[in-house]
Amino acid sequence: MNTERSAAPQGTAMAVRVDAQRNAARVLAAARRAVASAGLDVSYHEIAREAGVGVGTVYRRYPERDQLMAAVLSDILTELIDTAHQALDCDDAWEGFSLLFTSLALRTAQNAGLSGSLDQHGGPAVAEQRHELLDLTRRVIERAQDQGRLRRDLAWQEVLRLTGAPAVQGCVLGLEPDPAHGHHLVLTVLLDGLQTG
Amino acid sequence: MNTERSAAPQGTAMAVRVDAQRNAARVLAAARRAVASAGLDVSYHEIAREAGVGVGTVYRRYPERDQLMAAVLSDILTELIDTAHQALDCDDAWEGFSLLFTSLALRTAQNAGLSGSLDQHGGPAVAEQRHELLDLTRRVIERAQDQGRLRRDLAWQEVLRLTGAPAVQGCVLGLEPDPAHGHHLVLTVLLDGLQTG
DNA sequence: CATAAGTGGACAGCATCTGTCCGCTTCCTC
DNA sequence: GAGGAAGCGGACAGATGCTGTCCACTTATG
Repeated sequence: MNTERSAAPQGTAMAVRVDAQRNAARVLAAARRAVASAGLDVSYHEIAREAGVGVGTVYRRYPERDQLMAAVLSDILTELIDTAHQALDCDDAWEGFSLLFTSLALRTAQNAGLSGSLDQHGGPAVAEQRHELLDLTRRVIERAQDQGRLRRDLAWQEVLRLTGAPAVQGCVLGLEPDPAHGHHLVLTVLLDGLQTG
Repeated sequence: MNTERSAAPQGTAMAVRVDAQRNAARVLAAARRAVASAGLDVSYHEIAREAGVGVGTVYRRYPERDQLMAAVLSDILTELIDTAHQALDCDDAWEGFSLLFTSLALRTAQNAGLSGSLDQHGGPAVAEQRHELLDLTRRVIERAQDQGRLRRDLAWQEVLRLTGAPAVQGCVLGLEPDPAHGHHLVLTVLLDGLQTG
């Protein structure tokens, strides 16, 4: 994702070194994993360890924590926007809807830590992406409603909010042998509850 | 909950002082709130602050962290067991089921931090409570299935697992103005998806 | 090969948590 | 009341872990 290939070397300036690019990619990927498993407060050391680089490298790339989080969020949004386009390309509106709904839910579940706090952050570029995804999602949902496949008693924002549901399977009782199965189960029942009778 | 009234003073021994009892209750309540909002790793200082007592008091009451967490869990289980009994008392099996399901879901949502790690801990007393709740829950679910009101294609454990669904509403996108509304929404749709016909 | 870009990780400074200890307060008994 | 034990609060030391910097070293490039 977001592999920033530099432009050709201009004048005598040196091109961006390939090892630097590779490390940048590693850091971003590690950050995604780290944020997913340890929340927004992951330490830079943790990310560096996960990426197999030194802390200095992470700090050089993202001097401000906001920048790092924005990069992570942007990376996720890019993937989701892509999925949303696929969803709109489906002839069957319900199929498209469940595709997007499932992706959103799983992505949200994997990044439960990434909630609220980043809403306002991330700068205009990320805001733009978020807006785009939101718009696509609205269209996917409304199209499914128009085709009579999706309940009409919920506003599209409400349907969207449901994607946050399977975020955590933590239960007071002690049964979660397989979170993946749990997510799948929740999605199945939610979709059953959303489908038109 | 669990207010441990001491037996009458035996011999010349002094009865448990009332201020000590009051503080014990405060600490437990504070611990529940703190665990709910900050997870299992809340510091003792945080709990003490929340309870309005000194750290020493908390440490004296619960020298081991496990003991504190077991107390919290036990307190929650007690409430839920009570609700489960109410559910079994309902003539309408579906009504009973949704009562218990909703309670379990909300309680789980409020205590998302209290997941996994405590499964094995808590000692035999808590294990006993958990077992009791599990058994009651199974009966509530199977009764609803027997009355033909609840989908039969899910095992009772699967239905139970669904209660963990609304645990977190954190979304990659930025909309969670009202978590309570979110929970309610999820429950509504889940129940719709679970109902027969 | 020369050189600059990039790297790793030690390190100082800071924040926070744990667990203890002891002078003081509160409650109970007589 | 008065005496004394039980309980309390919170300062404090020690441990841990995080942030952010800095510089000797490595590596890609021309």
